[in-house]
Amino acid sequence: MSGDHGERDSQVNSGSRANDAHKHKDKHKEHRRKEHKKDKEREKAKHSNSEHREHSEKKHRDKEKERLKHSDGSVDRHREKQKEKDKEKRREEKVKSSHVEGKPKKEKENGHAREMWNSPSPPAIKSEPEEDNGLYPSPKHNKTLKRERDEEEFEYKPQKIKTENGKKAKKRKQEYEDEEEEEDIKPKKKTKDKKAGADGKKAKKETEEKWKWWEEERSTDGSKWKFLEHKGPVLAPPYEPLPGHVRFFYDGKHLRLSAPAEEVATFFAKMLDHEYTTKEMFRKNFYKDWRKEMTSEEKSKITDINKCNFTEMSEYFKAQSEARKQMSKDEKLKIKEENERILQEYGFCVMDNHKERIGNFRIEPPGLFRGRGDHPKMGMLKRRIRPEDIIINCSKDSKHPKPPQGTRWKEVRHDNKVTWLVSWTENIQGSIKYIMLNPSSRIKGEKDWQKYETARRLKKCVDRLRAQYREDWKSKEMRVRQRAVALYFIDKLALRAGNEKEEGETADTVGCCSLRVEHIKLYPKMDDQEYVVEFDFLGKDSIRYYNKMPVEKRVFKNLQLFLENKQPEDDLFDRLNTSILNKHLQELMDGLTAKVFRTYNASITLQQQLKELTSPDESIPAKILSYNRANRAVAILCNHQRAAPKTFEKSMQNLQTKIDEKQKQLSATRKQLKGAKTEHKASHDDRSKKMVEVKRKAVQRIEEQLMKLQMQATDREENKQIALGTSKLNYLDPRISVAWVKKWDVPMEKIYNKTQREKFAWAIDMAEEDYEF
DNA sequence: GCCGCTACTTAGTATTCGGATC
DNA sequence: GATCCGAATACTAAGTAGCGGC
Repeated sequence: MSGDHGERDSQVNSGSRANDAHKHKDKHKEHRRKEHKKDKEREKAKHSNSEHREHSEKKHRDKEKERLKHSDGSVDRHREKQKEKDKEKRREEKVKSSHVEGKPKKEKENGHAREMWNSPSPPAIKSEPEEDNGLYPSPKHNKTLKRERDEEEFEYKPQKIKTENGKKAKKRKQEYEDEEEEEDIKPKKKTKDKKAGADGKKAKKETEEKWKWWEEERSTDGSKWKFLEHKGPVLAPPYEPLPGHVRFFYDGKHLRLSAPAEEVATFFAKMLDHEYTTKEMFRKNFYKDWRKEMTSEEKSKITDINKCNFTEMSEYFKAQSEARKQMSKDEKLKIKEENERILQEYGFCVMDNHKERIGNFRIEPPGLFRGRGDHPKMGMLKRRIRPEDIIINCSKDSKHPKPPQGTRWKEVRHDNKVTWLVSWTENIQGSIKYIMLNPSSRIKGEKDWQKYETARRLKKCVDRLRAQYREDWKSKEMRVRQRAVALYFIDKLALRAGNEKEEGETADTVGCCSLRVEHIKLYPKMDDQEYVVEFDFLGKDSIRYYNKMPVEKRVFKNLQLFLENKQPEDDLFDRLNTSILNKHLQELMDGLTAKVFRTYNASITLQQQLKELTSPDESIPAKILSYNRANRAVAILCNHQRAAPKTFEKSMQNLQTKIDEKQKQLSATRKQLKGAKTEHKASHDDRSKKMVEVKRKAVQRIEEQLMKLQMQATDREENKQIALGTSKLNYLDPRISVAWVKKWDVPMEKIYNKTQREKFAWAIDMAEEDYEF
């Protein structure tokens, strides 16, 4: 790294004025500027909403970092509340002319700049592989590319294949073949069941009965299936009017509502205890849509939502739900059986000669839209979906699902280039909703497998890519620099790509490419660190991302440049969007998109953490704790948060009580052991000898139980506000976990529950203990 | 190159289930 | 048998990304 680029940076990029911004981005700008004031207010509200969560999130991140003994504990997450408040104040102040707090002195890019992959990146756990190859030899890489197939062994026989015409078909075919070439797995013949652990028999049964689609060849003509038959969706039950004694009051007076108006009112009443119904936006949207369902008489009478009293309705529903809980065993069993019958009838389809489980076979019932975060459409009426709204997708030669009597489907089509069975357009955003197969299905599993293979290919070339974007930081072209810095963030911080969103249609959330000036702050010096970037924005689901990261000087200088002459509401990367970025990534590696980095970094982190944290000698519970910690490291990297369970404090207390009791029991048993030893010393007889042995074993057993409880408590505490599920299900190559389980003889069901074992059956079957991501 | 549309994955929360405990 | 509570499952919103048309 040479030091002469700092000045050149600003010269080269003096063209980086806001008026140079991309056309498509300009379009939004003016509007945004106008909205900015409003936004600020909203932001404030949002932040205060998420503050409690963020605070403990930080606490947890800190804890995690400390635990992982990161080499540099410098990443400050502002643990103290006071600091939080200060920050809030700062945010309230208008971001003034510069977002750079204090001008950076001209310094040489020298030893101050950290070695990139040793730098403390906030999820402190993230460390990078140093080498493309070598460090992570993949023993399977050189094995046969093709899947093994034994047609006699498996019942799968493709039905009549509808051929695809023209160029598209050829193109698709080519793509598919290319994918096949990329694949570098040779599935192993059979999972060793002996290590399946405690319920080994059950696990064995599970695998034996399952169709091993991963041992068969994939279709190469671009079609997703050859034959598809299903029974269609389960529609929402019709509205049942309230009994006469349940009343609605307006302005203190009883008002009988028409059925359509009453139905919408019940949606609101059912949510009365929820915070949603106190939100102005929610009430406004609800009221507007409710009026559309009212008769003209109702419309003239009901003019103010604040005069509406839904309490009796709400009480009625609460009583009903209570009554459901109080039902007799028989009644409950009846309901269960009926549900099971519906599941059996509608919950499965036949796809290419195999019965497959459907993921969601029920049409979403009507209700009030519950957007996440500060959603402008919250409270709007989600209307009832009728058969006339529904498109059915199935084979021409299958038995088509029948619509309810007297109705018809919107359309029945036979498109085997898609995986969905049923679709409809919802009225809130106008987006299409689908009924698709369960994650355990072939069609989902193959895609999942492919996803991890792409991530593994990234592993092979990530060093080249990193070198490239580092080089691009120095580019003469602004767009190249922006692209390179954005990619650095995506790689280093596992940020999402950040597609553009239509304003006013959804909550104001961002990802990497859509970051705005107001979302970052630059600190040339902070505490003992240089070139610190502070990120503070709302990401997917309006989950706050807050982080501070020291970056290399060149990144810092570039960021300063990107911020020049911009307003807080302007795009940080005004020459970049996800489409541009992904096009670039595609050129670097076939199939590479921004989200592959998240998969790659998550999986590689798990693998590294497992290597680091697992001690061969520790007990099974300790190993499980290590696994969960590795999983947690990934969840933190990906910013997967959850609201602390409502019962958290109580459940921790309960566990602590158990621990205390166990400790008492332990010391009592130890005393008994001591007594037994003394007695044995005196008498030297067999009976006393036996007693010593018995007590010794008891002490040992209680010690183990205590340790297990302590592990559980630690795990639970560390997990308070971190959601492990999302990363486990979507980002972590299951073969890493499977290999780990097999290597250390940990029962599979301690890591994956039944559903997860079904989803990852392919990985459980094919990965051996030597698997390397 | 932009835009709208479509298909699919990823996400957090609400509800239900089922085993442990009283 | 009732109650409690954590785990599993259901639900559906909110992302990513590709494609085709203009």
